[in-house]
Amino acid sequence: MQITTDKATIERVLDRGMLDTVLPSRDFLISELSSGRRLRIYIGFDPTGTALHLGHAQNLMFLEDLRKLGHEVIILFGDFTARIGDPDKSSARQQLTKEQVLEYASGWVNQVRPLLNFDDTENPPVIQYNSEWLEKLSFADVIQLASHFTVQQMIERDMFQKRIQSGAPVYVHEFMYPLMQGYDSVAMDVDIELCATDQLFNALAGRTLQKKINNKEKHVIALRLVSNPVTGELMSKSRGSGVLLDLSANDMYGALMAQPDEMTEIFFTSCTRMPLDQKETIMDMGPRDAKMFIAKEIVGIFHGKENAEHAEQSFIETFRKGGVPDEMPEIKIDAKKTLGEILVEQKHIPSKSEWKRLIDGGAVSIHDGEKISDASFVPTESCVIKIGKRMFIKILG
RNA sequence: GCCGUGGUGGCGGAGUGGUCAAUCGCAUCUGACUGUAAAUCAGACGUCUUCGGGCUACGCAGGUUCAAAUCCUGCCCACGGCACCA
Repeated sequence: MQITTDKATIERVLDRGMLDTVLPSRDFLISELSSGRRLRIYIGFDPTGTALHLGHAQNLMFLEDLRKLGHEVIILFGDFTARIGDPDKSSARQQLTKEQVLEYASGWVNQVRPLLNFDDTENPPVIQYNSEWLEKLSFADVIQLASHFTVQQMIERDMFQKRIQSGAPVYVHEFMYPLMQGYDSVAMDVDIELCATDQLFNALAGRTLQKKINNKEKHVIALRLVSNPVTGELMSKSRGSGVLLDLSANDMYGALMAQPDEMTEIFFTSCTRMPLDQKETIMDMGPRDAKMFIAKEIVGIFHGKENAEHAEQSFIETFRKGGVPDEMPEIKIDAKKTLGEILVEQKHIPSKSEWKRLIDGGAVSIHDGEKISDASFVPTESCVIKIGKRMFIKILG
């Protein structure tokens, strides 16, 4: 595998617009990347939920860029660290079971796949799990690791300061988290850690340890978090504002379109690899069309061009023209049961009360037909039922 | 070990005997407006219902009362502070 030493190419990768911080320095990093030496670069994710989102995708795409330069890249799933939980701003995170974490991780592997070229036989990306080494550490090892840091260094961390000031608890095990993540760097003996800015503290712990234990300089590349430039809001699953990577083509397209307009440009930069000089042309298409363009582009990365095209057509058909999507859940007519009962049974609606609320709110209608205002409505012939803005159910007679 | 505070709906957080299925904020859902946007406005937001009302819920278990999230007893859990530290 040829290592790219051309500085202009390297700078093009670094300067796409996601970079936030480089430690110890950008110049040093460039000189390392262009030295012709094959570097080992890693990024870590803790599988704490079912799906990655577009913010993670940004980081992985950046990692792929570095891989294409010829360097060895590792995607580390923190199956061990996920169980302890990275300290949160306000509280200690809940600890997960091993089974739970492994289940999440297996899903994440699939979501990562489209973003890097795993078919590259010369320089394929590598996936690792940190339980492999963290599980083996003895108490003595841990104490040895801990001796490299002071309590002052730990509580200096912003989130701990805030908690201490507000009288909220800071648990001892939370200090272990940076140690663990730091030890990952040592165990894999990496040259560079790629992360988002929220991971800087942990990444720096790895820098410290790598220097003290392996006597090696570890570079940290921190990418900015994908956030709304107007409100500053992060993509977040809990607020339902994220675009999750396990969505179907149609849903992902829809989720992208539902993002505020001001996100379009950021998505262009962070989550596509279209040349930067096309940005202006695309943004000039107008807010809606630019967003559609980007949405199709991103869906294409995960589901292929053809499916992306499909998703766009389906979107236009369904939402702009008021049609119905080409695929939807189907249910069979049962003369003994009301529509509401069937939908609750099949988990399309959580409860009968909810069904009644939807009816009262005027959310349920027969496609191309009138609203259903009777909660005990029993379908008698094949039709399509629309519930809310985007739930369509095909009724089969 | 001692002292103190507190455990309420997805979250934050009111409520301190009745009008409490529980103020309010966030999140969510629906409607209007639209570009499935966003912003805004309106409504909903335990569950079952023959739409009268049931039932289950304010850490757990008992009790007092016509009536308890609210009072009493016991228990469990959490946090803060103090003390102890060969």
